[in-house]
Amino acid sequence: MSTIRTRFAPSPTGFLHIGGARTALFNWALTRQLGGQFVLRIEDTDRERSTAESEAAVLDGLRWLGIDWDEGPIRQSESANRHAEVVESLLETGAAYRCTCTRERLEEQRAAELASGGQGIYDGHCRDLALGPACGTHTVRLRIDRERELRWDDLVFGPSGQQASEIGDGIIRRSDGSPLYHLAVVVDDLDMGITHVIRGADHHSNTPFQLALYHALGATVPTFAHVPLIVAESGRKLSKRKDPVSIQKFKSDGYLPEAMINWLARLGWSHGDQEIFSAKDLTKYFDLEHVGRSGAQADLDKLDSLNQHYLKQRNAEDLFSVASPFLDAVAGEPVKRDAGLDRLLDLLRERSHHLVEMAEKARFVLVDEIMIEAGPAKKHLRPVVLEPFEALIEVLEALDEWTPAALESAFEATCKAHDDLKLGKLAQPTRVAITGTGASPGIYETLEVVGRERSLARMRAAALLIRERAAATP
RNA sequence: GUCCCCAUCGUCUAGCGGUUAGGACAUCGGCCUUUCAAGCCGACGACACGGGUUCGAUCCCCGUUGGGGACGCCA
Repeated sequence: MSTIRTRFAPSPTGFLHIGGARTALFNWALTRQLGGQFVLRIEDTDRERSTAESEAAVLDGLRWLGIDWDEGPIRQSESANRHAEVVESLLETGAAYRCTCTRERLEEQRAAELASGGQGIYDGHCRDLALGPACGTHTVRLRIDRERELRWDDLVFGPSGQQASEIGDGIIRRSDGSPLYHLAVVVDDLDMGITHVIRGADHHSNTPFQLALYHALGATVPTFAHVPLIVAESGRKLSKRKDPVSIQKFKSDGYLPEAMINWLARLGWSHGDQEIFSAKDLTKYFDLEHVGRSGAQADLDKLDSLNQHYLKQRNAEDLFSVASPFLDAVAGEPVKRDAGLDRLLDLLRERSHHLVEMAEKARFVLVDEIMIEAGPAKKHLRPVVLEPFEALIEVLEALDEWTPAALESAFEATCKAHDDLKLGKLAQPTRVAITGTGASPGIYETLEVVGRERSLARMRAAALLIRERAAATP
């Protein structure tokens, strides 16, 4: 079986974008499944916008997601000589020509053609001028054979392409001698032996021009697969400003890499009714045939749901390791792992969508000084509960062991002793007293993780509060 | 504007001529219950429109509408 070679070719001009991450994921999953090689190539031909920080961010993002590559990162700028050489040979064979049109002329011509209902493509002014190297400042354009059909069978979109006459003679070398993207990708994909080009659908309409380049080079055309874009609400283009698009941002917001992988995979791809996929599953099931053809809106609610799912899947050690920085941030100091903390995280993970939320919910254990929220205090720390509440404190103080079972019987006994008081009448004030909020895990578990001394201290403080309140409002 | 592409519940999607149009997320309701969750059960909810083709169209063809992409000496 012949092996496939694929590549992910991000331009290092920002962070790893969810669209890019998904493209990388699809390339990776397919390649791993077929036992091919996956190459990482940094498209840094845009010198002005490319930065080393961006490149590092892209690499970091991929690593965090668990997407590994077999070769690279190879920087496109490193093959500048090769690109120059190819342009020269194209010039020699007449497949390309020099163009001395000024930007002003080009602009005017484009505007004029657009105005007359045309397509705004280059009019071929210099096409047959046979300009030599000494023609002065010039660009190099590809001579498109206008009779040709530039078509291919896209693995996602099916039969695609258009008449060569509908596209113009594009520039392949700038007047400063540097190559343009189209030339660079084609040459690099060729040199790297890429068999399958899987990329964003924004390149779909660029493909005919690249096809013409392959033809001019007398090369075999790779297989193309264009993956639809991830779009924002109402089908709009994702905006870096308005929408959460950076993988790093998701990471710092407390999302797990396995949830991101699963979410991204199901955004535009399906495998029957299955919703849960590990990276490993993807290397088994992923296929281009089931990649949809329409743009997909990023559904953050679904990500939340998946993230919680994976939060629940983690074992205690892995859960702690990933939650740790978030816990430290809330505590204001390094939080150590112990049995009690494991217990807490276990209780909290079915109540949290992401780690930021989880750490926030853990606050009442992580800090000594809790703040009691006004609403819940007003509702549950009322004078009417003072008597049974203080009785409860006494019972708890006398408790032999601080376990959920022992606490439960203490609560029940106290209720019974007070006219069969409903459990909630005692549980809610206690909850507010020791967590500062009206919502927490089960009251016995909550008391357990806060610990005996801290719990009792907080309850006494709350009792005092109730007394003050009773005194203030006769 | 020109070219290319897309179109199933609010969202992600299954479907590949005959289905009560399925699942997931979200929403709503119930159960459970000391709160919040989780879990379980249930409800709501879609084939954009108009023509064909066909015994029969969500599915095939054409058009309309809507949306997106590309038209750079960006990638």
